[in-house]
Amino acid sequence: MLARVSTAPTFKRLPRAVREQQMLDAAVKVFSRRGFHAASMDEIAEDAGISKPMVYAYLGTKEELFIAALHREGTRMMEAIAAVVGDNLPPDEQLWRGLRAFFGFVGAHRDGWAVLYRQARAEQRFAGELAEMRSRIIEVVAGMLGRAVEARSAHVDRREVREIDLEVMAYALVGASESLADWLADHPQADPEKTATRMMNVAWLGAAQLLAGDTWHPTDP
Amino acid sequence: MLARVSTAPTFKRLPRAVREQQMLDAAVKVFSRRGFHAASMDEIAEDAGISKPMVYAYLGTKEELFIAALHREGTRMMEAIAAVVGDNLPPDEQLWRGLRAFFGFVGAHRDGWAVLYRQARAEQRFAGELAEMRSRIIEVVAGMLGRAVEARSAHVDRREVREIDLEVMAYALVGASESLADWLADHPQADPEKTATRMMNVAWLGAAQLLAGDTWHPTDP
Amino acid sequence: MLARVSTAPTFKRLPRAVREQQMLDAAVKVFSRRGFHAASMDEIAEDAGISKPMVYAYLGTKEELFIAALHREGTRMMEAIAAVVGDNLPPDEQLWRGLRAFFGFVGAHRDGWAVLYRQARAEQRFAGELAEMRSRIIEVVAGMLGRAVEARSAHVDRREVREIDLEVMAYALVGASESLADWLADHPQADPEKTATRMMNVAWLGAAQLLAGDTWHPTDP
Amino acid sequence: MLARVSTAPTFKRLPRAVREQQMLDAAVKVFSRRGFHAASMDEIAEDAGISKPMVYAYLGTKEELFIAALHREGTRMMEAIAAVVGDNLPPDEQLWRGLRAFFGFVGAHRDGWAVLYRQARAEQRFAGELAEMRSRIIEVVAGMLGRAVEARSAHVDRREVREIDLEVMAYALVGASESLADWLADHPQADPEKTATRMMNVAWLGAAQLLAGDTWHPTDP
DNA sequence: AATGAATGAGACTTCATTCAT
DNA sequence: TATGAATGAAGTCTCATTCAT
Repeated sequence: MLARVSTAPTFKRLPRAVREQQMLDAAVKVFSRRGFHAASMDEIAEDAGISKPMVYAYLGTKEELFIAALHREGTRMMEAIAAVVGDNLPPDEQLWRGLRAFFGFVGAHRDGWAVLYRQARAEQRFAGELAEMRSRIIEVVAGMLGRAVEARSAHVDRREVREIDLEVMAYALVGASESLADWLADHPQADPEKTATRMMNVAWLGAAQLLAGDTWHPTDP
Repeated sequence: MLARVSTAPTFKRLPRAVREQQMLDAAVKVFSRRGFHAASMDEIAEDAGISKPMVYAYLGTKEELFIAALHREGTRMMEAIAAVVGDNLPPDEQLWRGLRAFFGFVGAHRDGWAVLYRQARAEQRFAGELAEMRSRIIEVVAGMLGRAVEARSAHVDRREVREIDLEVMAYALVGASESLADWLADHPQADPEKTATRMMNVAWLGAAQLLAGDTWHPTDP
Repeated sequence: MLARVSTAPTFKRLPRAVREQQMLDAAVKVFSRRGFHAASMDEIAEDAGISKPMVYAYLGTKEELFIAALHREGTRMMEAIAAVVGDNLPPDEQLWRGLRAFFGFVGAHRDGWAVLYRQARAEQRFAGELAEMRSRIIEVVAGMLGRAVEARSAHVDRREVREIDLEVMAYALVGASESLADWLADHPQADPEKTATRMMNVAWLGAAQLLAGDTWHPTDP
Repeated sequence: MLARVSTAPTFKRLPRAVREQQMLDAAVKVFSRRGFHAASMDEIAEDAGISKPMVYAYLGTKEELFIAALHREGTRMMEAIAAVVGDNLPPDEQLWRGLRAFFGFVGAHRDGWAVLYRQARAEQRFAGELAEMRSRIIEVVAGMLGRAVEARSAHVDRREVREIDLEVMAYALVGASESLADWLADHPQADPEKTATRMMNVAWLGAAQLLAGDTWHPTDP
């Protein structure tokens, strides 16, 4: 009987697009495990099952590779969120779904986006890319809050909540979420769903009050 | 008999404590400007006006040096906050003062704690020190919130707000504050005091509701 | 019977000779612009509008490619000079025409022969090709000078001017011309024709004396 | 009997100035042997009996190291020439001594200056340093020729030989000498003294005629 | 015939860290 | 005490060159 000696497809000479994804997968993995600096291009290349020069040829510099990885993960997250946030739902429902998707995503990719994002914040060279990502998020969140305002605007003086306030609130919300995402990443046992609920509580109860025109003021100037 | 021929005053022989502070000053400056990795011991030594081996003799490894710097700055910030938060003030007043002090400190030492802290979060090796610092912060904030709870605990089931909740809330609060601090840095025209007020609004109104036992729940499980 | 279904004209299937010239054009251009080492086969291939393996298939190694390019340019220059130097003209007229042609060629092909030649001189591996080229040049120049000698040889002991002297003189002449070519390049206002005249002055007046048997000797041995 | 186990001075921790010279010696040697590109910093360091980082610490980049080596050798050559060219000698004597010193130096350091110089000419990045070196030489030579003119200016219209002519002649002379130096470097058997005489013949006889007001002109424009 | 895909080898450069004075 | 001198170890990046389609 003739043994089928080897029909194992020698996985070589793949089309560019495929290889790029493999590389990004490896990059995300290694950057997360080691951190930007400790990660070596050697390890990334090896992990991708490819030689180093290919990495440079396709994705460029270590810095560019990191940005590409960060970008892909960020986009995936945004898409995951966008997919669940319907356009015509009530604001609190939108916020809740968004938060749940966010924490779910972070929890599911504990060594993906969250870690890369944290790395990026530590290095000035990624400030540009970060700012861009953040502005995309802020835009979404501020939009969400804006629609919430309008929904209540019947009995609230709309002028009380100007655009800048929305932006600031969005910043605070995003910051809080990032921080909780960190916490989540650091606590493998923790439940993303519950974390989302906690965040929602802080965010929505506060926001609801604010949007209702109720504000806090320092007593003594 | 041997005469001590020369007791010429050895020029710059400062006491150890002073030298260490100089080194830490330099370390904070350089680590902030360059980031942990890009910072070189050479630059730090030069900036401190001292030779490299001295730095090693006094503060040890680069890693240890970073930790020492982080520690000192963190302590300073904590003290700045603790100094304004009286023990016997009403909770909202405490929170307000704390936030104001925090934003003031971060704004005034833009190249101090905040930057180091961010660096530290990106590198796993600082996890230990970070955890310690964090627990100190969380302790303060959670304590603040805790006392607020007690103040209202007459009609609220205390079990609703467990320790972990406090920790999470503290996290969210700190994250939001950091985020707004960033926003502040990006908007030079903005008023720190006003930003603190905005933060207080989000935090307190939300917290007040929560502490009052009012919670938000998902409608569909 | 199988019909040859498709004889669709394969688009860019140029004859080998043409392709080779295109490659050499690109090689000359890139080698001149970047220098031998800094030039990359990638750039050359791209500039020739062809893929890298083709370059290797047609002209071989980078080293061989450089030699081929150098060779072609050198030949072109030699032909340009030979074309204007008639066989039956008086020696000074020959020299003058030769110099004018040389400066004209170098000036017109500033990114051609001169640059390649200089590159070649710097690398030991091109010594062989260089020697060959040089001997061709020297042959022409020395031949010119030699005929001049014969023209005057009635009253001069021919043994005074041996072959080696001619070679050395030719060297000096070529070197001086190269140097003036550089000077010309650095002084855009200068007139090539005038520069050629200056060179001719130095060369011919000196040569004339020498050829007339007039030589300079050190006073003290 | 007690053997002197080892009093061999461990040649370590030398003062900076000494080490720098050792490194430059090694650099000159290796750059000459291999050429700029083929030379590796590893080999240079090893040849200098020192570790690579020291080379970088003291002399900087490979490029800078090359320039430093070229500069030192060039300066040495200039000094060797200046040492023999007296200020008050007749011009032809000055020129002769200068040329003799020049070719003597080149001949004696066949893998020193000449090779480095040749390398430098091939790479655009050294154009700056080269230009500087050349201008120093041109200045000296042009000065020499200028004094020669003055010495004869009694019966020659001084206006015939303007400054620019001197510069051009100097260029031609220097170029011719460089070229002969190359020839010398390539012919180990050749005698520097004789080469100098040859150069002097071409240069002086031509120059003498020119300076005497005798010029060559094209017959047909 | 022609090319996209792939790689092995090696270069420069930079630091944290420690002797030996 | 204080420091100039020294190094081992890595890391990024670039190319010439060749398969396999």
